[in-house]
Amino acid sequence: MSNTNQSKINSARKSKDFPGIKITLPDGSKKEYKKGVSGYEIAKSIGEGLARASLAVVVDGEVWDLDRPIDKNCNFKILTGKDHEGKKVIWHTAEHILTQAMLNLYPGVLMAMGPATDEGYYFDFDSNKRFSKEDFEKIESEMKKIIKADLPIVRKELSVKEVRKLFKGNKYKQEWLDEIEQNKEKATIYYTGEEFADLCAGPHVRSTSQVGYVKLLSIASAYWRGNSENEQLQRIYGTAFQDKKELKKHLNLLEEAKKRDHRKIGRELDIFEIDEDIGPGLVIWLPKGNIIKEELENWAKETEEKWGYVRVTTPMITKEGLFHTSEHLPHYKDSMFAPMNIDGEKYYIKPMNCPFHHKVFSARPRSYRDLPLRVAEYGTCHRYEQSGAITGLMRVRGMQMNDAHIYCTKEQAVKEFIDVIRLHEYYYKKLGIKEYQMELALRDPSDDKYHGEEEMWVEAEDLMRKAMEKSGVKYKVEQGGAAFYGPKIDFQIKSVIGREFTASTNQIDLFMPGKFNLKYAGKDGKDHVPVVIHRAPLGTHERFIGFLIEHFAGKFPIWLSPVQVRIMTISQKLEKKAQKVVDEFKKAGIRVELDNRAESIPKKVREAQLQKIPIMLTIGDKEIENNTVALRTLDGQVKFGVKVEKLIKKLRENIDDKELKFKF
RNA sequence: GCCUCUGUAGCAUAGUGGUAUUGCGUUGCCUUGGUAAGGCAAAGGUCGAGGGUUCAAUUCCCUUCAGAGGCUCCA
Repeated sequence: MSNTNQSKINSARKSKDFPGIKITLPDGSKKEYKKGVSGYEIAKSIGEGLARASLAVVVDGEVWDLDRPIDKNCNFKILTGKDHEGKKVIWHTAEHILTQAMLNLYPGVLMAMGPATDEGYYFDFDSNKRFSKEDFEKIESEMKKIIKADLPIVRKELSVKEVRKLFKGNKYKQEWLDEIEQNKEKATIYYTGEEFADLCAGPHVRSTSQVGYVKLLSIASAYWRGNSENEQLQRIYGTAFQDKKELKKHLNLLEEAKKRDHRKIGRELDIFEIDEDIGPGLVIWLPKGNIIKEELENWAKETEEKWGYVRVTTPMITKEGLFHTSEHLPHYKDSMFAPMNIDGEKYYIKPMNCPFHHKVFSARPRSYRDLPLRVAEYGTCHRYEQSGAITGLMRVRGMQMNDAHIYCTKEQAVKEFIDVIRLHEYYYKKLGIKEYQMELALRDPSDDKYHGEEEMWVEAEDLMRKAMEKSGVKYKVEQGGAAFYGPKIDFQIKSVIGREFTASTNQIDLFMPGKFNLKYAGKDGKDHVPVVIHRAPLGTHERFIGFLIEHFAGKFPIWLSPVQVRIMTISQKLEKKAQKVVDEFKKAGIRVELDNRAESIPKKVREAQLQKIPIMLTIGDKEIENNTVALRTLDGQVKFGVKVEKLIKKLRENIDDKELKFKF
C-alpha cells in the first residue's frame, strides 16, 4: 500500500464520522476502507501491478465490475486472468467485442444475445448473410482493432425507454426489454467506447485491451431463447486469453480432443461400427469392442453380486398396456419405435427396463423380510432418438443399460441411495474418473408435464437431498429437469480432456410403485407400498465405452484392453518357439497375439503402438535361449531379459486387480 | 425434428463440365531384421443414391440417404 493512500485512510479513520467498511481477503486478513471504495482502488492500494492485472472483483461470492462502489462489509477477492472467474469476465467482454466487430463490418446484422461460457463465449446474430469460417479472419482482425484501441467499458443504468431508443429496430432487444419492464428491473447498459452499447448485466473488464488475444472457433445455429418455435439465429463461438501462450495451449487442447474422439479411435482400434444399411444410432460391436463390453459387463455382474443385487432377464418387447400403466406412453410415444401389431395387440420395443422390473417385484408376494430387493439387468433398450441428436456412441437408438431397481421401505431408502452413490464412487475410482458431480434435477411446478401428488414430490426430493447431504458428494440443483414421475439425480462425469457427459440417472421413485400396485407385507401384517430406487452407475455400454475411449485416449488399462499382449518375432524362423510362449500366455487367460510377419521390428513396434496394445514383447534367439522376453510398454519403456513366468504372474495380478497402470 | 456444412478406394486426402491424385492399408515378390514406417510391384473407385440440365455430370441444379457442428429433446 502506498504511503499516501495509507495516510489518507489513517486520517479518515481518526475523524469521528469515518464511514468505513471492512473487507475480508481470501487469506482471512481484514482491511478497512472508506465506504464507496471501488475494487480498483483497493487493488491499487495493495499494489500498482495488481491494479493493472485485476479484471474484476468478487464481493460476497458475486462478481462485480472493478469500478463498482463497495458499500458494505464483505468477503473480497481480486480476479485476474489467472482465475477461472476472471477468465469468464474476459470472455464476457470479448463477446461484446465480437458483437461490436460484427456491427462494424456488417451493418445489417441484428444482435440477439450471447453469454460467456466455461471455455469462452458465443453470440447469436440475425442476418441475411450466411456467415462461415472464412469470415473469421476478417472478424478477428476487426476485434483486434477494438482491443488495440483500448476503449473504456462503462456501465450505465438507464430507463427502459432510453434503452428502447438505443435498440430501435432490434426486435430481440425489445423483447428482452419487455421482460425487464415486466419484472420492474433496471436496464443496465455497457458502453464500449462511445459508439457501441449492449444491454447486459455485466460484469466486464475496464477496457478492451485487457481482453488480450481472441480466437473465433466455430459457427452454428441456435433458436432464439432456446425455443424450437422461434427463429434460428447464427451463433458464433470464440475464446480469448490474456496470455498468448495460454490461448495456444487451449487451441492445442481442442486439437488433442479431436484426436481422442471416440468415433475416430473406435474406427482405428476396430471397436465399433455404425452401418448405414443397418441404421443410424444402431451399433455393431466389433470383436475387439465386444471384449471391452463383456469385461465391463462381467465386472458389473461381479460387483453388483457383492453389493447384494440379484439378476434377471426381461423381454425386449411388451404389450402397450405396460407403458400405459407406467404413463410413459403419453410422454415418450414419439421417442419410441413404432409399435407392431401382433394377434390384434400393439407391442412396443422397450425403451427402458423399469416396468419389467416392477413386474419382477410383483411376480411373487413380498414381505418386509425380502427388502431391500435389488433387481439388476444389463437390459437392451431402444429409443427412437431424434435424427439430429444421434452422435457416435454417445447418443444412440439401441443401447444396453447397466440398470437396476431397488425395492425397499421408506426407512431404508436413504441408506440404499447412499449405497448407490458409493457404488458409483467405487466404479469411477477404479476407472480413474476423478471429476464428477451430481446434479439434482427438480420439477418446474409451473410445467404441467409432471405427474403425481404434491406430497409425493416433496417427500421424494426430501429423501434424495438427505441421501446426498449424508454422502458428502458435491452436487448442484437444477430447477425443471426432473422426470415426469419424480426428481432425479444425474452423475456428470468429465473426461481428462474436459468433455462432460451424463453417465447415469438415478431416482428415488414414489410414483411408479403406486401405479404398478406394488406392495409388501409389513411387520404389522398390513400391506405397504415400497419405494423404488432407479440407478445405472455405468449408464449404457454405448455411452460409457464412448466416454472411456476418450478418457483413456484408446489406451485402456490392461484388464479392458482387447489385446493385452502382442508378441513380435525378430525372425520368422522362431515361429514355433514363439508360439509356445504365446500358448503360455493363453493358458493364463491373457489375450495375446503373435506378430510373425516378415516385417522389421521397428515396423511391428510402430503398429503395436498405434493399436495401443499395452504390452509388447519381442522374441529373438537370446530370449528363446533364456525363456525370457524383451518387454515394451505403451509409454515406450523397454526392458530386456524379463522372465516369461514372472511376467505372466504380474500380468495376471494386474488384470485381476483391474489396475489402471501396469505395475511390474 | 430444425439450421448450416460435408460426402472421392478399407482409412486419410488432391482435383476437375470430357470417368480421377497421393499416402497409409491390402496382395505378391525380395529382404529375416533388436524397439514408432526396409525395398519393388500389383490389385482396388459406376467420385453416397436417385432424378434433372448438357453433346458430355464426379463436378451445375433438385430430391433423398448418411455424417459433422449447433439448437430443441433425452424415461
